[in-house]
Amino acid sequence: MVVDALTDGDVNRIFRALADATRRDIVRRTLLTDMSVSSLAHAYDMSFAAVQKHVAVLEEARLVTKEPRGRERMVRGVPERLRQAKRLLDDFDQIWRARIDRLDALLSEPLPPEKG
Amino acid sequence: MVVDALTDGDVNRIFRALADATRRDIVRRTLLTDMSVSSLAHAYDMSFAAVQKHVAVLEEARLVTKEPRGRERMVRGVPERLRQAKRLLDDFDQIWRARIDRLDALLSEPLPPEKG
DNA sequence: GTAACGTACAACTTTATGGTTGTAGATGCG
DNA sequence: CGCATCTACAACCATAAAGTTGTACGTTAC
Repeated sequence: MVVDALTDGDVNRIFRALADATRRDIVRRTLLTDMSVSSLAHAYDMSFAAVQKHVAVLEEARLVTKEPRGRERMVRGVPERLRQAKRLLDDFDQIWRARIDRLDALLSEPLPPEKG
Repeated sequence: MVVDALTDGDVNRIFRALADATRRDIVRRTLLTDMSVSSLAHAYDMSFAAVQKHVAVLEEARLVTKEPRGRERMVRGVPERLRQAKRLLDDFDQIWRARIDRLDALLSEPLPPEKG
C-alpha cells in the first residue's frame, strides 16, 4: 500500500539530507532517543545555529520531526522515512535484476528470433 | 565479510550523487544497459558537458564505472555500490530497533532496579 | 521581575553545485 | 587524408549550501 508517492523533489531532499555526516549522526541519535536541538548542538563542534540548520534540512526531508516540549523542541528520527529510502534503492536492484534475467534468457535461447 | 569500510566521505559522495533526478536516471539506465556518455546525453535536455559532469559525480561515488570502447566511454551501473548504500540505511533501522527493544524491556520489567 | 536557557531568524561569507560555452585531443569512417 | 563523432577539460555564471555572528522572543527557574 502506497501511502503517498515520492516526487523527485522528495527523493532529492532525502538523499541530500543523508549526504552529510553530521546529519546522519543526528538521525542516528534521534532514532535512539528524542533530543532537544540544543542537546544535539552540544554534541558537535559547530554553532547552535549550524546544528539548527542541519535539523531543518532533516525536517524538510521528513527524516526527523520536531515537537515542542516546554521551551525545547524535541527532535525525533522517523524510521519509516528511512525505510522509504531503502525501498528506493531496492528499485535500483530490481532494475539490475531485469538485466540479469535478460542475460539469462539470452543464454538459454541461443537462437533469437530474427526480423522478417 | 567487509570488503572495504566506507568513510564518511564515501557515504557523502554516494548519497550526494543520488540526490539528483538526472543522476538517478543515469544509474537506472546504466544498470539495465551499458551506455556511452553521448548516448546518455541524448536522453536529457541539457548539454553534453552537463551530462558528462553528472557521470563524473556518479563515477566518483563509484555508482557507475566508465570503460573505454573505441572512441566512446561506456558507462555501467554498479549494483554492489547500491547495495552498500542500502546496507547503510539498514544500519539506521537497526538503531531504531534498539530503541524498540529498550522500550519493550522497560514495559516487561515495570520495576527497574533503583540506585543504592 | 530578572536572569538564564532554548529557539528562531536574518544577514553575511565562503565554497560547492549545476548549468553554460568554447577549445582541443582521440577515434572511426568515407 | 579530411571530416564527423566522442570525449575531456577549462572558464565562467547563477544559485544553493554550510558555516558564522547577531538579534529577538518565549519559557523556565530563582
